[in-house]
Amino acid sequence: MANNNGSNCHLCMQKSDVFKRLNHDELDAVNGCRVTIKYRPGEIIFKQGSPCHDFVCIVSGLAKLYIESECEKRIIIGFAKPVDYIFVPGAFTDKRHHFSAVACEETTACLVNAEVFQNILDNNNAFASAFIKKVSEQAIGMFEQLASLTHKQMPGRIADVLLSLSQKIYNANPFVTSLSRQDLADMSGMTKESAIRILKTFKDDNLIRTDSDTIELLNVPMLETISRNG
Amino acid sequence: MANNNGSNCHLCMQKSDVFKRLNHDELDAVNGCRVTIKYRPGEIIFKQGSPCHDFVCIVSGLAKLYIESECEKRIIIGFAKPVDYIFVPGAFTDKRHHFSAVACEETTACLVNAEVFQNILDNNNAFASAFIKKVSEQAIGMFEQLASLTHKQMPGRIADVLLSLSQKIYNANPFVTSLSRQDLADMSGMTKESAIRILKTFKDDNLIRTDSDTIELLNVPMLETISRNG
DNA sequence: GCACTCCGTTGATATAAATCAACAGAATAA
DNA sequence: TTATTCTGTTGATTTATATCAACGGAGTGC
Repeated sequence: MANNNGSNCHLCMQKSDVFKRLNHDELDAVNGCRVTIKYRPGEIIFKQGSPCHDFVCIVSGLAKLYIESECEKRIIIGFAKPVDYIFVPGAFTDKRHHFSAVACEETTACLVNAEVFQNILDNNNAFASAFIKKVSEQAIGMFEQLASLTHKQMPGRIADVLLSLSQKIYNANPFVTSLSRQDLADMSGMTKESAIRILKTFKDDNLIRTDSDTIELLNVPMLETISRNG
Repeated sequence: MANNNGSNCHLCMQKSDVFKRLNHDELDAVNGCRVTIKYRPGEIIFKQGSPCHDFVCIVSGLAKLYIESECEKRIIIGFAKPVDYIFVPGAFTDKRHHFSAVACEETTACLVNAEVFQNILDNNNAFASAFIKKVSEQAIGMFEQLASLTHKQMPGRIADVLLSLSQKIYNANPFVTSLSRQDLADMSGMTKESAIRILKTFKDDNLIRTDSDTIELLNVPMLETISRNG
Protein backbone atom coordinates (compact mmCIF):
# COMPACT_ATOMS: atom_id res chain seq x y z
CA MET A 1 0.00 0.00 0.00
CA ALA A 2 2.11 2.89 -1.23
CA ASN A 3 1.76 6.49 -0.15
CA ASN A 4 0.04 9.06 -2.30
CA ASN A 5 -0.88 6.78 -5.12
CA GLY A 6 -3.82 7.71 -7.28
CA SER A 7 -5.61 10.82 -6.10
CA ASN A 8 -4.18 13.85 -4.37
CA CYS A 9 -5.67 16.32 -1.96
CA HIS A 10 -6.16 19.06 -4.54
CA LEU A 11 -8.67 16.90 -6.39
CA CYS A 12 -10.58 16.08 -3.24
CA MET A 13 -10.56 19.69 -2.20
CA GLN A 14 -12.78 20.59 -5.12
CA LYS A 15 -15.37 18.03 -4.17
CA SER A 16 -15.69 18.60 -0.46
CA ASP A 17 -17.33 21.58 1.23
CA VAL A 18 -15.16 21.12 4.26
CA PHE A 19 -11.78 20.71 2.57
CA LYS A 20 -12.39 23.81 0.47
CA ARG A 21 -11.59 25.80 3.59
CA LEU A 22 -8.01 24.63 3.72
CA ASN A 23 -5.28 27.01 2.53
CA HIS A 24 -2.31 25.94 0.49
CA ASP A 25 -0.01 25.22 3.40
CA GLU A 26 -2.61 23.23 5.25
CA LEU A 27 -3.37 21.21 2.17
CA ASP A 28 0.31 20.50 1.77
CA ALA A 29 0.50 19.35 5.38
CA VAL A 30 -2.37 16.96 4.81
CA ASN A 31 -0.99 15.80 1.51
CA GLY A 32 2.40 15.18 3.02
CA CYS A 33 1.31 12.80 5.77
CA ARG A 34 -1.49 11.21 3.87
CA VAL A 35 -1.65 7.49 3.21
CA THR A 36 -3.98 6.03 0.60
CA ILE A 37 -5.32 2.54 1.10
CA LYS A 38 -7.58 0.34 -1.01
CA TYR A 39 -10.04 -1.86 0.84
CA ARG A 40 -11.87 -4.84 -0.60
CA PRO A 41 -15.55 -5.46 0.14
CA GLY A 42 -16.04 -6.47 3.75
CA GLU A 43 -12.65 -5.30 4.93
CA ILE A 44 -12.49 -3.34 8.16
CA ILE A 45 -11.24 0.24 7.88
CA PHE A 46 -11.29 0.72 11.61
CA LYS A 47 -12.81 -1.26 14.43
CA GLN A 48 -14.93 -0.11 17.34
CA GLY A 49 -12.85 0.06 20.52
CA SER A 50 -9.51 0.43 18.76
CA PRO A 51 -7.38 3.55 19.26
CA CYS A 52 -7.85 6.23 16.65
CA HIS A 53 -4.63 7.63 15.28
CA ASP A 54 -5.89 8.80 11.92
CA PHE A 55 -8.71 10.65 10.31
CA VAL A 56 -10.24 8.74 7.47
CA CYS A 57 -11.44 10.27 4.25
CA ILE A 58 -13.31 8.15 1.75
CA VAL A 59 -12.10 8.86 -1.79
CA SER A 60 -13.95 6.19 -3.72
CA GLY A 61 -16.42 3.42 -2.97
CA LEU A 62 -18.67 3.26 0.07
CA ALA A 63 -18.14 2.50 3.74
CA LYS A 64 -20.75 1.53 6.31
CA LEU A 65 -20.44 2.74 9.88
CA TYR A 66 -21.93 0.59 12.59
CA ILE A 67 -22.09 0.04 16.31
CA GLU A 68 -21.65 -3.48 17.61
CA SER A 69 -23.14 -4.59 20.91
CA GLU A 70 -22.00 -7.36 23.23
CA CYS A 71 -24.91 -9.45 21.96
CA GLU A 72 -23.42 -9.72 18.46
CA LYS A 73 -25.97 -7.33 17.07
CA ARG A 74 -25.13 -4.39 14.88
CA ILE A 75 -26.77 -1.14 14.01
CA ILE A 76 -25.65 0.81 10.97
CA ILE A 77 -25.52 4.48 11.95
CA GLY A 78 -24.47 5.86 8.60
CA PHE A 79 -22.33 5.68 5.52
CA ALA A 80 -19.31 7.52 4.23
CA LYS A 81 -19.04 8.14 0.52
CA PRO A 82 -16.71 10.16 -1.71
CA VAL A 83 -15.50 12.68 -0.89
CA ASP A 84 -16.07 12.79 2.79
CA TYR A 85 -14.10 12.21 5.93
CA ILE A 86 -15.61 10.21 8.75
CA PHE A 87 -16.40 12.17 11.90
CA VAL A 88 -14.82 10.19 14.70
CA PRO A 89 -16.06 11.64 18.00
CA GLY A 90 -13.57 9.58 19.97
CA ALA A 91 -10.75 11.58 18.37
CA PHE A 92 -11.81 14.51 20.57
CA THR A 93 -12.45 12.58 23.76
CA ASP A 94 -10.97 9.20 24.70
CA LYS A 95 -9.00 8.50 21.48
CA ARG A 96 -11.00 5.37 20.82
CA HIS A 97 -13.31 4.45 17.99
CA HIS A 98 -16.91 4.18 19.11
CA PHE A 99 -18.11 2.51 15.94
CA SER A 100 -16.60 0.40 13.19
CA ALA A 101 -16.15 1.28 9.53
CA VAL A 102 -16.23 -1.42 6.87
CA ALA A 103 -15.96 -1.18 3.10
CA CYS A 104 -19.21 -2.15 1.36
CA GLU A 105 -17.50 -2.43 -1.99
CA GLU A 106 -14.04 -1.71 -3.40
CA THR A 107 -13.19 1.44 -1.45
CA THR A 108 -10.28 3.85 -1.35
CA ALA A 109 -9.56 5.85 1.78
CA CYS A 110 -6.98 8.43 2.73
CA LEU A 111 -5.67 8.30 6.27
CA VAL A 112 -4.48 11.57 7.73
CA ASN A 113 -2.63 11.79 11.00
CA ALA A 114 -5.07 12.88 13.69
CA GLU A 115 -2.66 15.45 15.13
CA VAL A 116 -2.22 17.15 11.79
CA PHE A 117 -5.97 17.25 11.37
CA GLN A 118 -6.47 18.51 14.92
CA ASN A 119 -3.82 21.15 14.37
CA ILE A 120 -5.59 22.54 11.35
CA LEU A 121 -8.86 22.48 13.21
CA ASP A 122 -7.29 24.51 16.01
CA ASN A 123 -5.95 27.16 13.67
CA ASN A 124 -8.39 27.48 10.81
CA ASN A 125 -11.69 28.93 11.94
CA ALA A 126 -13.45 28.47 8.64
CA PHE A 127 -12.48 24.83 8.62
CA ALA A 128 -13.66 24.40 12.21
CA SER A 129 -16.98 26.05 11.36
CA ALA A 130 -17.50 23.80 8.37
CA PHE A 131 -16.60 20.87 10.57
CA ILE A 132 -19.17 21.86 13.18
CA LYS A 133 -21.75 22.23 10.46
CA LYS A 134 -21.05 18.75 9.18
CA VAL A 135 -21.20 17.30 12.68
CA SER A 136 -24.50 19.09 13.23
CA GLU A 137 -25.99 17.57 10.11
CA GLN A 138 -24.89 14.18 11.29
CA ALA A 139 -26.47 14.74 14.70
CA ILE A 140 -29.76 15.66 13.05
CA GLY A 141 -29.55 12.50 10.98
CA MET A 142 -29.06 10.50 14.16
CA PHE A 143 -32.17 12.08 15.67
CA GLU A 144 -34.20 11.00 12.68
CA GLN A 145 -32.84 7.48 12.85
CA LEU A 146 -33.50 7.28 16.57
CA ALA A 147 -37.09 8.41 16.07
CA SER A 148 -37.56 6.00 13.19
CA LEU A 149 -36.18 3.03 15.09
CA THR A 150 -38.05 3.64 18.31
CA HIS A 151 -41.38 4.94 17.07
CA LYS A 152 -42.07 3.16 13.82
CA GLN A 153 -43.01 -0.40 13.03
CA MET A 154 -41.14 -2.46 10.53
CA PRO A 155 -42.82 -1.27 7.30
CA GLY A 156 -42.16 2.36 8.23
CA ARG A 157 -38.55 1.62 9.09
CA ILE A 158 -37.91 -0.25 5.86
CA ALA A 159 -39.56 2.60 3.94
CA ASP A 160 -37.18 5.00 5.69
CA VAL A 161 -34.21 2.86 4.72
CA LEU A 162 -35.25 2.62 1.07
CA LEU A 163 -35.93 6.35 0.78
CA SER A 164 -32.68 7.20 2.49
CA LEU A 165 -30.67 4.91 0.21
CA SER A 166 -32.25 6.34 -2.90
CA GLN A 167 -32.27 9.99 -1.89
CA LYS A 168 -29.23 10.39 0.33
CA ILE A 169 -26.75 7.62 -0.35
CA TYR A 170 -27.03 6.69 -4.01
CA ASN A 171 -28.95 9.73 -5.30
CA ALA A 172 -30.63 7.62 -7.95
CA ASN A 173 -33.86 5.83 -8.35
CA PRO A 174 -33.20 2.53 -9.73
CA PHE A 175 -30.03 2.15 -7.72
CA VAL A 176 -27.51 -0.66 -7.62
CA THR A 177 -26.43 -1.46 -4.10
CA SER A 178 -23.69 -3.54 -2.55
CA LEU A 179 -25.66 -3.87 0.67
CA SER A 180 -26.92 -7.26 1.77
CA ARG A 181 -30.34 -7.94 3.26
CA GLN A 182 -28.56 -8.21 6.58
CA ASP A 183 -27.25 -4.68 6.06
CA LEU A 184 -30.76 -3.40 5.39
CA ALA A 185 -31.87 -5.17 8.56
CA ASP A 186 -28.98 -3.60 10.49
CA MET A 187 -30.04 -0.18 9.25
CA SER A 188 -33.62 -0.67 10.38
CA GLY A 189 -33.09 -2.50 13.63
CA MET A 190 -34.72 -5.81 12.78
CA THR A 191 -33.73 -9.32 11.78
CA LYS A 192 -32.78 -10.26 8.26
CA GLU A 193 -35.89 -12.44 7.97
CA SER A 194 -38.18 -9.59 8.96
CA ALA A 195 -36.54 -7.20 6.50
CA ILE A 196 -36.99 -9.73 3.70
CA ARG A 197 -40.63 -10.21 4.59
CA ILE A 198 -41.37 -6.49 4.51
CA LEU A 199 -39.54 -6.12 1.21
CA LYS A 200 -41.69 -8.92 -0.14
CA THR A 201 -44.92 -7.21 0.85
CA PHE A 202 -43.62 -4.02 -0.79
CA LYS A 203 -42.88 -5.98 -3.95
CA ASP A 204 -46.30 -7.62 -3.86
CA ASP A 205 -47.89 -4.19 -3.56
CA ASN A 206 -45.84 -2.85 -6.48
CA LEU A 207 -44.13 -0.26 -4.30
CA ILE A 208 -40.67 -1.46 -5.27
CA ARG A 209 -38.98 -3.73 -7.75
CA THR A 210 -35.80 -5.67 -7.05
CA ASP A 211 -33.53 -7.47 -9.45
CA SER A 212 -30.44 -8.99 -7.89
CA ASP A 213 -28.53 -5.94 -6.59
CA THR A 214 -30.83 -3.36 -8.15
CA ILE A 215 -33.67 -1.74 -6.23
CA GLU A 216 -36.21 0.54 -7.84
CA LEU A 217 -38.75 2.57 -5.90
CA LEU A 218 -41.92 2.44 -7.99
CA ASN A 219 -44.18 4.45 -5.69
CA VAL A 220 -42.23 6.99 -3.69
CA PRO A 221 -45.29 8.90 -2.40
CA MET A 222 -46.75 5.72 -0.96
CA LEU A 223 -43.42 4.82 0.65
CA GLU A 224 -43.33 8.28 2.18
CA THR A 225 -46.84 7.77 3.51
CA ILE A 226 -45.81 4.45 5.03
CA SER A 227 -42.81 6.18 6.56
CA ARG A 228 -44.99 8.91 8.05
CA ASN A 229 -47.61 6.55 9.42
CA GLY A 230 -44.97 4.40 11.08
CA MET B 1 -38.58 38.48 32.97
CA ALA B 2 -35.93 41.14 33.33
CA ASN B 3 -32.48 41.03 31.81
CA ASN B 4 -29.43 39.95 33.80
CA ASN B 5 -31.21 39.23 37.02
CA GLY B 6 -29.62 36.79 39.42
CA SER B 7 -26.48 35.19 38.03
CA ASN B 8 -23.88 36.67 35.74
CA CYS B 9 -21.56 35.12 33.20
CA HIS B 10 -18.48 35.34 35.40
CA LEU B 11 -20.03 32.92 37.84
CA CYS B 12 -20.98 30.46 35.14
CA MET B 13 -17.57 30.73 33.57
CA GLN B 14 -16.01 29.10 36.61
CA LYS B 15 -18.31 26.12 36.40
CA SER B 16 -18.19 25.31 32.72
CA ASP B 17 -15.26 23.80 30.84
CA VAL B 18 -16.40 25.41 27.65
CA PHE B 19 -17.04 28.93 28.92
CA LYS B 20 -13.63 29.02 30.59
CA ARG B 21 -12.18 29.54 27.13
CA LEU B 22 -13.84 32.91 26.70
CA ASN B 23 -11.73 36.03 27.14
CA HIS B 24 -12.89 39.15 28.88
CA ASP B 25 -14.30 40.87 25.83
CA GLU B 26 -16.14 37.80 24.68
CA LEU B 27 -17.61 37.29 28.10
CA ASP B 28 -18.77 40.89 28.10
CA ALA B 29 -20.38 40.41 24.71
CA VAL B 30 -22.27 37.40 26.00
CA ASN B 31 -23.16 39.11 29.25
CA GLY B 32 -24.43 42.14 27.38
CA CYS B 33 -26.97 40.39 25.19
CA ARG B 34 -27.90 37.74 27.68
CA VAL B 35 -31.47 37.27 28.90
CA THR B 36 -32.24 35.23 31.99
CA ILE B 37 -35.55 33.42 32.21
CA LYS B 38 -37.13 31.30 34.91
CA TYR B 39 -39.22 28.34 33.76
CA ARG B 40 -41.71 26.44 35.84
CA PRO B 41 -41.93 22.63 35.71
CA GLY B 42 -43.32 21.47 32.40
CA GLU B 43 -42.79 24.76 30.60
CA ILE B 44 -41.30 24.66 27.13
CA ILE B 45 -37.92 26.33 26.71
CA PHE B 46 -37.93 25.75 22.98
CA LYS B 47 -40.04 23.62 20.73
CA GLN B 48 -39.02 21.23 18.00
CA GLY B 49 -39.55 22.80 14.58
CA SER B 50 -39.40 26.40 15.80
CA PRO B 51 -36.68 28.75 14.55
CA CYS B 52 -33.64 29.00 16.78
CA HIS B 53 -32.52 32.52 17.47
CA ASP B 54 -30.74 31.94 20.75
CA PHE B 55 -28.35 29.63 22.42
CA VAL B 56 -29.65 28.33 25.71
CA CYS B 57 -27.54 27.82 28.79
CA ILE B 58 -29.07 26.12 31.81
CA VAL B 59 -28.07 27.94 35.00
CA SER B 60 -30.20 26.10 37.53
CA GLY B 61 -32.69 23.25 37.54
CA LEU B 62 -32.95 20.56 34.89
CA ALA B 63 -34.24 20.44 31.34
CA LYS B 64 -35.17 17.37 29.33
CA LEU B 65 -34.50 17.26 25.61
CA TYR B 66 -36.77 15.15 23.47
CA ILE B 67 -37.78 14.36 19.93
CA GLU B 68 -41.47 14.19 19.14
CA SER B 69 -42.79 12.11 16.26
CA GLU B 70 -45.97 12.57 14.28
CA CYS B 71 -47.47 9.66 16.20
CA GLU B 72 -47.49 11.60 19.48
CA LYS B 73 -44.60 9.60 20.82
CA ARG B 74 -41.54 11.09 22.42
CA ILE B 75 -38.00 9.98 23.00
CA ILE B 76 -35.84 11.76 25.52
CA ILE B 77 -32.37 12.15 24.01
CA GLY B 78 -30.72 13.85 26.93
CA PHE B 79 -30.78 16.41 29.69
CA ALA B 80 -29.21 19.78 30.27
CA LYS B 81 -28.15 20.69 33.78
CA PRO B 82 -26.19 23.54 35.35
CA VAL B 83 -23.96 24.87 34.02
CA ASP B 84 -24.26 23.77 30.46
CA TYR B 85 -25.52 25.15 27.22
CA ILE B 86 -27.65 23.02 24.95
CA PHE B 87 -26.03 21.99 21.69
CA VAL B 88 -28.57 22.89 19.01
CA PRO B 89 -27.40 21.34 15.75
CA GLY B 90 -30.02 23.24 13.79
CA ALA B 91 -28.23 26.47 14.67
CA PHE B 92 -25.50 25.44 12.22
CA THR B 93 -27.74 24.13 9.49
CA ASP B 94 -31.36 25.04 8.88
CA LYS B 95 -31.89 27.39 11.85
CA ARG B 96 -34.61 25.18 13.25
CA HIS B 97 -34.85 23.23 16.47
CA HIS B 98 -34.77 19.49 15.89
CA PHE B 99 -35.83 18.60 19.41
CA SER B 100 -37.76 20.26 22.21
CA ALA B 101 -36.44 21.36 25.58
CA VAL B 102 -38.75 21.38 28.60
CA ALA B 103 -38.07 22.26 32.23
CA CYS B 104 -38.35 19.22 34.50
CA GLU B 105 -38.41 21.38 37.62
CA GLU B 106 -37.98 25.07 38.41
CA THR B 107 -35.26 25.96 35.92
CA THR B 108 -33.30 29.08 35.06
CA ALA B 109 -31.84 29.53 31.61
CA CYS B 110 -29.76 32.22 29.95
CA LEU B 111 -30.52 32.94 26.33
CA VAL B 112 -27.65 34.26 24.24
CA ASN B 113 -28.13 35.60 20.76
CA ALA B 114 -27.08 32.93 18.29
CA GLU B 115 -25.08 35.37 16.17
CA VAL B 116 -23.02 36.50 19.13
CA PHE B 117 -22.36 32.91 20.02
CA GLN B 118 -21.52 32.02 16.43
CA ASN B 119 -19.22 35.00 16.20
CA ILE B 120 -17.22 33.88 19.21
CA LEU B 121 -17.08 30.37 17.84
CA ASP B 122 -15.69 31.73 14.58
CA ASN B 123 -12.95 33.70 16.28
CA ASN B 124 -11.93 31.78 19.37
CA ASN B 125 -10.21 28.52 18.48
CA ALA B 126 -9.97 27.23 22.02
CA PHE B 127 -13.68 27.78 22.45
CA ALA B 128 -14.41 26.02 19.17
CA SER B 129 -12.24 23.09 20.20
CA ALA B 130 -13.99 22.77 23.54
CA PHE B 131 -17.27 22.99 21.71
CA ILE B 132 -16.30 20.19 19.34
CA LYS B 133 -15.22 18.09 22.30
CA LYS B 134 -18.57 18.59 23.98
CA VAL B 135 -20.44 17.74 20.80
CA SER B 136 -18.31 14.62 20.41
CA GLU B 137 -19.19 13.45 23.90
CA GLN B 138 -22.83 13.97 23.12
CA ALA B 139 -22.52 11.98 19.89
CA ILE B 140 -20.96 9.09 21.81
CA GLY B 141 -23.83 9.24 24.29
CA MET B 142 -26.28 9.03 21.41
CA PHE B 143 -24.51 5.92 20.09
CA GLU B 144 -24.89 4.25 23.45
CA GLN B 145 -28.55 5.17 23.65
CA LEU B 146 -29.16 3.94 20.12
CA ALA B 147 -27.50 0.62 20.92
CA SER B 148 -29.43 0.32 24.18
CA LEU B 149 -32.78 1.05 22.57
CA THR B 150 -32.37 -1.20 19.57
CA HIS B 151 -30.48 -4.14 21.03
CA LYS B 152 -31.70 -4.54 24.57
CA GLN B 153 -34.97 -5.72 26.01
CA MET B 154 -36.93 -3.75 28.52
CA PRO B 155 -35.10 -4.78 31.72
CA GLY B 156 -31.73 -3.86 30.19
CA ARG B 157 -33.07 -0.54 28.97
CA ILE B 158 -34.56 0.38 32.34
CA ALA B 159 -31.29 -0.62 34.02
CA ASP B 160 -29.48 1.72 31.62
CA VAL B 161 -31.85 4.54 32.48
CA LEU B 162 -31.47 4.06 36.23
CA LEU B 163 -27.68 3.85 36.06
CA SER B 164 -27.50 6.88 33.82
CA LEU B 165 -29.73 8.94 36.12
CA SER B 166 -27.70 8.03 39.17
CA GLN B 167 -24.23 8.27 37.64
CA LYS B 168 -24.55 10.95 34.99
CA ILE B 169 -27.50 13.18 35.74
CA TYR B 170 -27.91 13.37 39.51
CA ASN B 171 -24.49 12.02 40.58
CA ALA B 172 -26.00 10.55 43.71
CA ASN B 173 -27.27 7.22 44.80
CA PRO B 174 -30.42 7.70 46.56
CA PHE B 175 -31.49 10.47 44.21
CA VAL B 176 -34.59 12.61 44.19
CA THR B 177 -35.99 13.05 40.72
CA SER B 178 -38.60 15.25 39.15
CA LEU B 179 -39.08 12.80 36.30
CA SER B 180 -42.39 11.02 35.90
CA ARG B 181 -42.80 7.37 34.99
CA GLN B 182 -43.73 8.59 31.54
CA ASP B 183 -40.36 10.34 31.35
CA LEU B 184 -38.55 7.13 32.30
CA ALA B 185 -40.56 5.37 29.60
CA ASP B 186 -39.65 8.07 27.09
CA MET B 187 -35.99 7.61 27.95
CA SER B 188 -36.12 3.87 27.39
CA GLY B 189 -38.43 3.68 24.40
CA MET B 190 -41.35 1.84 25.92
CA THR B 191 -44.81 2.56 27.28
CA LYS B 192 -45.39 3.93 30.75
CA GLU B 193 -47.10 0.70 31.77
CA SER B 194 -44.12 -1.40 30.71
CA ALA B 195 -41.67 0.86 32.54
CA ILE B 196 -43.72 0.57 35.72
CA ARG B 197 -43.84 -3.21 35.42
CA ILE B 198 -40.06 -3.51 35.04
CA LEU B 199 -39.50 -1.16 37.98
CA LYS B 200 -41.79 -3.37 40.02
CA THR B 201 -39.81 -6.50 39.22
CA PHE B 202 -36.63 -4.62 40.18
CA LYS B 203 -38.23 -3.63 43.47
CA ASP B 204 -39.41 -7.20 44.11
CA ASP B 205 -35.87 -8.43 43.50
CA ASN B 206 -34.44 -5.81 45.88
CA LEU B 207 -32.42 -4.16 43.12
CA ILE B 208 -33.94 -0.77 43.79
CA ARG B 209 -36.07 1.03 46.32
CA THR B 210 -38.49 3.83 45.51
CA ASP B 211 -40.24 6.22 47.81
CA SER B 212 -42.36 8.83 46.10
CA ASP B 213 -39.78 10.85 44.11
CA THR B 214 -36.74 9.11 45.55
CA ILE B 215 -35.01 6.23 43.83
CA GLU B 216 -32.21 4.24 45.40
CA LEU B 217 -30.14 1.68 43.54
CA LEU B 218 -29.57 -1.13 46.04
CA ASN B 219 -27.59 -3.47 43.78
CA VAL B 220 -25.62 -1.58 41.18
CA PRO B 221 -23.49 -4.57 40.06
CA MET B 222 -26.61 -6.57 39.31
CA LEU B 223 -28.15 -3.66 37.42
CA GLU B 224 -24.96 -3.42 35.39
CA THR B 225 -25.18 -7.12 34.63
CA ILE B 226 -28.77 -6.72 33.51
CA SER B 227 -27.68 -3.81 31.34
CA ARG B 228 -24.90 -5.86 29.76
CA ASN B 229 -27.03 -8.90 29.13
CA GLY B 230 -29.70 -6.78 27.48
C1' DG C 1 -68.12 21.28 48.05
C1' DC C 2 -67.70 18.72 43.20
C1' DA C 3 -65.93 17.73 38.69
C1' DC C 4 -61.98 16.98 36.19
C1' DT C 5 -57.55 15.89 34.75
C1' DC C 6 -53.06 13.77 35.41
C1' DC C 7 -50.18 10.18 37.38
C1' DG C 8 -49.20 5.64 39.06
C1' DT C 9 -50.62 0.96 39.12
C1' DT C 10 -52.37 -3.67 37.92
C1' DG C 11 -54.56 -7.26 35.04
C1' DA C 12 -56.26 -9.33 30.64
C1' DT C 13 -55.68 -9.53 25.87
C1' DA C 14 -53.84 -8.72 21.29
C1' DT C 15 -50.08 -8.39 18.16
C1' DA C 16 -45.69 -7.20 16.18
C1' DA C 17 -41.61 -9.21 15.64
C1' DA C 18 -38.00 -12.61 16.94
C1' DT C 19 -36.71 -17.18 16.86
C1' DC C 20 -36.33 -21.65 15.00
C1' DA C 21 -36.08 -24.59 11.16
C1' DA C 22 -35.51 -25.82 6.56
C1' DC C 23 -33.93 -25.32 1.85
C1' DA C 24 -32.10 -23.44 -2.68
C1' DG C 25 -28.64 -20.99 -5.13
C1' DA C 26 -24.21 -18.66 -5.44
C1' DA C 27 -19.78 -18.23 -4.23
C1' DT C 28 -15.57 -20.13 -2.34
C1' DA C 29 -12.28 -23.48 -0.79
C1' DA C 30 -10.18 -27.99 -0.92
C1' DT D 1 -14.84 -32.32 -8.99
C1' DT D 2 -16.98 -32.15 -4.09
C1' DA D 3 -17.54 -29.95 0.12
C1' DT D 4 -18.60 -25.86 2.43
C1' DT D 5 -19.92 -21.57 3.67
C1' DC D 6 -22.81 -17.39 3.00
C1' DT D 7 -27.05 -15.14 1.29
C1' DG D 8 -31.74 -15.04 0.32
C1' DT D 9 -36.19 -16.92 1.19
C1' DT D 10 -40.35 -19.01 3.30
C1' DG D 11 -43.19 -21.15 6.97
C1' DA D 12 -44.40 -22.40 11.87
C1' DT D 13 -44.02 -21.12 16.50
C1' DT D 14 -42.89 -18.42 20.50
C1' DT D 15 -42.40 -14.33 23.03
C1' DA D 16 -41.69 -9.64 24.20
C1' DT D 17 -44.23 -5.73 24.35
C1' DA D 18 -48.15 -2.73 23.31
C1' DT D 19 -52.81 -1.97 23.87
C1' DC D 20 -57.00 -1.79 26.31
C1' DA D 21 -59.46 -1.31 30.48
C1' DA D 22 -60.13 -0.22 35.09
C1' DC D 23 -59.26 2.03 39.56
C1' DG D 24 -57.27 5.00 43.45
C1' DG D 25 -55.14 9.09 44.74
C1' DA D 26 -53.30 13.76 44.26
C1' DG D 27 -53.76 17.97 42.58
C1' DT D 28 -56.47 21.87 40.21
C1' DG D 29 -60.20 24.75 38.86
C1' DC D 30 -64.82 26.16 39.47
